[in-house]
Amino acid sequence: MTKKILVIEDDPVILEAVVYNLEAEGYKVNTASDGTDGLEAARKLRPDIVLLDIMLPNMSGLDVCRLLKDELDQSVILMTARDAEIDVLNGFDCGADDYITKPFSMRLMRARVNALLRRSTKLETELQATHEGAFAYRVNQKTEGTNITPIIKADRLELDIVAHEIKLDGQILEVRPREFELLEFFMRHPRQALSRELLLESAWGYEFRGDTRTVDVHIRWLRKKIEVNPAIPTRIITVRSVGYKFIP
Amino acid sequence: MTKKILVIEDDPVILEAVVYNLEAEGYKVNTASDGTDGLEAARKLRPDIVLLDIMLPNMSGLDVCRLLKDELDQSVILMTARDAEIDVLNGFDCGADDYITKPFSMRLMRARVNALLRRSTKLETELQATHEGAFAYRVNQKTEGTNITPIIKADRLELDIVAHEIKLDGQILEVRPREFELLEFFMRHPRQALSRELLLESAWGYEFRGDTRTVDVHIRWLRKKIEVNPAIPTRIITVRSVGYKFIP
DNA sequence: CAACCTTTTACAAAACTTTTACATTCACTT
DNA sequence: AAGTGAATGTAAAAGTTTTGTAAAAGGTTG
Repeated sequence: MTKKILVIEDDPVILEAVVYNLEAEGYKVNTASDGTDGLEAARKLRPDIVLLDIMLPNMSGLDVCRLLKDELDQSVILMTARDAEIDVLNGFDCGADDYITKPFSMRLMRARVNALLRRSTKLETELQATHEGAFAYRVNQKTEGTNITPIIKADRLELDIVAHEIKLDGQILEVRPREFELLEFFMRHPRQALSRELLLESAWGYEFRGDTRTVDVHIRWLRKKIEVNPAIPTRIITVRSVGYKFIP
Repeated sequence: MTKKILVIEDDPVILEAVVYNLEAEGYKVNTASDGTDGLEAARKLRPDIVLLDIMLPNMSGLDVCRLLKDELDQSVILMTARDAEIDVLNGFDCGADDYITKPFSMRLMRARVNALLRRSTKLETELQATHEGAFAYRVNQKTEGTNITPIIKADRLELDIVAHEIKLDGQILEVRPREFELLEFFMRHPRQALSRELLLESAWGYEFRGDTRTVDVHIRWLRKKIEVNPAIPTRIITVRSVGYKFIP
């Protein structure tokens, strides 16, 4: 089915460009030009993704974002002007899934939208995201000094999708591609017991076929990297005969 | 007063046709056939509209457009030859007021020019009326359109779009056209993991088609030029299974 | 066509993933 | 409380993929 995208943006020039591009990409696009309208539209349309400007008339994009996350567990990509608004964001948790900084190229925008859509569709089919999961999303902009913008924060872990890097206590953690995907999935679904089958299908994209110890091995490696004592794990806990769960 | 129009286009056939038509319409027309000349001409002549081809020798039309917008707040209509969407949309991205896709009819071209001229003259008179209005317009143009700086600095690198040159520690770095575009894109998107696909599409203008090592090879050359030790890169870092990212 | 730029190719090197084999732990039975 | 089988932990080997690199081949441009 064609995906629906809602764009909430008050500048008609940007709006038009974004809409044009998304439609060219084959999406069904709706628009709103202020916060309240946008929120209402999202409630009614239930789009697959909301592209949301931060600076909006009526209601701050941040508030809209929070409501969207809380109420509808909505996938959200924020659009922010580089310097001015990132500071505004600082310290606020609104739960966005990704962000783009203005001025952005349309290609980049499309790439981000497609990527998020891939991620969230994958999840949707495998698992009903719980409300608990939704609440664990955190946006925390700017770690001192740097320009890095972490997206998902859990405990002392920070996962930045744009930079594709994970930090533990502010230190970059060297992780391999599969570990990254696995940890990302865990962080997006904290406190949930996740079966090996689900993990394989979500972080690997496999069709699950019979027995394999692959997941266990990767869990081991992740534990080595993020647990204080890998032998006594406190973050990635095994749920015997079920799978594993991540505790922030 | 008769309006001045500057046409920047390297194809003499198209150029002649456009000029002929605009003059028939009663405009004063000047021409330039590459990016740097065009920019200079615009600075000197202060035309009412610049008709700008995207594919230009010397400097990408997009950069010219950004500079025109940024520096002179110039009205710009883009003429795009490359396959529609790619450039049309980047056109918005660079703040152009309108665009025409080649091949276009002369009537269409005249219509667009006339329309934009009407729009911007109206704006001008409004601006003179209220000071407040003028301010709002400016702010809008700058923040929403683009706020591209003609010189991008990152660490010891300095990229001067106007001069179309890159300096490393103040020393001019000899780079080839594609390397320039690639590095420019990197510098515009620091700290972001960028896929080969995105890079190809952005710095090359390709539609991505299957497997290719082209990006890797160019990365290698860039590394040879800007890394202290190309074997242990610290500026262009590979993000395994994703692409590369630039660290200022 | 000569100089220069870009893409392709082929192979090497590095990094990553899966499998395998065995050890350990756990839940449960006796 | 020890024994048992199933599930998980662990390390290392084996296998696969991705990236680095140089050089050849292919294109452009003046």
